Amino acid sequence: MTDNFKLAELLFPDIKDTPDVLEKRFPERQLKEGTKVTRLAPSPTGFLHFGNLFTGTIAYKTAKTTDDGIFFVRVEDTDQKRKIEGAVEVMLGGLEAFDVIADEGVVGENKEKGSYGPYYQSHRKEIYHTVAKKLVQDGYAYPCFCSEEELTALREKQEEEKCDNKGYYGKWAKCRDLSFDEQKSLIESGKTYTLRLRSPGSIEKRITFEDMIKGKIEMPENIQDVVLLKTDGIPTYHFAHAVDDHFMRTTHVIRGDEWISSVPLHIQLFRLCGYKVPKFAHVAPIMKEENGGKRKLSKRKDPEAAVTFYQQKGYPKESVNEYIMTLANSNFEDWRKTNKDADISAFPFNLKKMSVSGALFDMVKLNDVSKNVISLMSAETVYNYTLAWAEKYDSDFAAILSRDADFGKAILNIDRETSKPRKDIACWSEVKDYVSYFFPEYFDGSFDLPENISKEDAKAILEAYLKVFDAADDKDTWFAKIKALCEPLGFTPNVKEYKKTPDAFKGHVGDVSSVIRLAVTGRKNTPDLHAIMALAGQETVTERLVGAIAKL
RNA sequence: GGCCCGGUGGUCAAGCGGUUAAGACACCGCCCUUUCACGGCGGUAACACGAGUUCGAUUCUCGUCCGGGUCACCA
Repeated sequence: MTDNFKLAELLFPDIKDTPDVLEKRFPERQLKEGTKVTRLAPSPTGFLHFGNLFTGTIAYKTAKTTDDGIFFVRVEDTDQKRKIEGAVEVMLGGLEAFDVIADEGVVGENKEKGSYGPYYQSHRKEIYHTVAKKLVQDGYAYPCFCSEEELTALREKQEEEKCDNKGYYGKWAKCRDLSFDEQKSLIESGKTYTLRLRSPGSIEKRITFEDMIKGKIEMPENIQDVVLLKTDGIPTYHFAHAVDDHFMRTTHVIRGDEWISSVPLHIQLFRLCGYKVPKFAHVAPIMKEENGGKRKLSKRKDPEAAVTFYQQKGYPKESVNEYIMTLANSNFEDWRKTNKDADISAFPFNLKKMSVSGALFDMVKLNDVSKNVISLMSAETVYNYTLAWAEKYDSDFAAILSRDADFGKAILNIDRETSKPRKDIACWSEVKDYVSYFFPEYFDGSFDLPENISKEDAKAILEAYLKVFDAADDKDTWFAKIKALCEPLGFTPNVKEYKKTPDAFKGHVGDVSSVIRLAVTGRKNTPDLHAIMALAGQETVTERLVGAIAKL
């Protein structure tokens, strides 16, 4: 038995299987030509970042635009220090809320689906150790007994010497060339150790790979003897990534571009383990503007960094998804223009059309996209969404809104379901303000007259109107009545005429309706007044007119 | 500092050696109009800089500058 084998036995006495067993347990997937298997591998921090949703959506779409494509979720919980209770539900819930739904993998707190699991890294220790043992046998891994202090000292020394290549490698790697006997006695003395890669890389050699988003990238080979297994036997990200994405048979690794600099390491790991290297696609992060510069969307500083933000504000998932697509594929908006009613899943998403550098998050654009999306929804849909949102975030409003569902739908249908629907709702939390004057709970009868209309005139208008108003009038007679009010009071029903000779009148019919609008709704601007008054009804409108007159 | 990646209007971005340098958001003006929206029309506004290569560079090469990422027993 060679020293490597003896060492492997010493390090992993309980591991009996060889990686071949794993190859059989997790066989290559039978995929159709072009089918992609992607994944999202979040660490459970209890916070779902917009960037996670973004990358997740990209991965999801990438798989879903292929025949029987598979998208799975793996939980990267190898950092025990950061473990948080209930975190998985938070992430999955956020993902699902925006239609990023896993076919396989972790589908709930401690709930898994699919035959390539376990999908919690913390449950895969044996798998990692099986591979690690083989690596030791092959001479590609060795135990390192350096303490944290020693490592810090090493770093400081390299800093002092202004070493270009910092890290644990070559002459700095003092545990690399320990003899078997030294290793054995250290282990038997109970000293803790990590398992490090014995990197066969050379700094002179360069490695090139094709990133599906960034294109061809050339970098020096990895020479670092990185830690594969921590002292507690749990793998680091790099090692887990290689093992998991191989045995879960991921075809396309889609992740944030902060990983791009470790791709040489990853490729080396895949090759050393004898795995086929997957395709990589590194997604640029969403940025935020600050002092004229760009920085990543920050969990601490930017409320919109949290996916829950969109839920709280009540942005429909359709809107957020549309916005994400406009950021992801710039041809999306053109596609949307010619496919107005198509479901977003019909869009031929293309990884290669992803932007190479990070886009600034644009709330104004999100709102615009969302207003468009909502404008196309039926009143029924808007009502249901709003109610569902309100039940969660504004129960008073929910109660009021659900008191009379038909009425609620009718007011939301004003200027909707036409060929040119209004576009003024961007999210459900805005609806309350949008419709509040319909409900006595929110209507207090106060208003400010525009400067060009005197109290006396306003009063005269309302008094005259009160006599003729009939909620049953159709729009033409309704408006004819308002027009008829004009001349006796010194206004003109003809706007053009007013514009020609403004001094000849107190105002025009627009001003007259403004006063009525103000009295009935308390606002200067509203959707179609006729529809509003017809819905509010004879009694309410009369009451409000009377109330307004009394105040003037 | 080493190694990567990037730099087209305020923002998102088309563009692959010859274009009046698209489009969308935002902004401004006009039209439509009982308000506001919607819609229509129009407008302001961009190839970071400097050298090459070329008949010709936004496009190719190099350098400079500026931004971003990464150099952990975190992912």
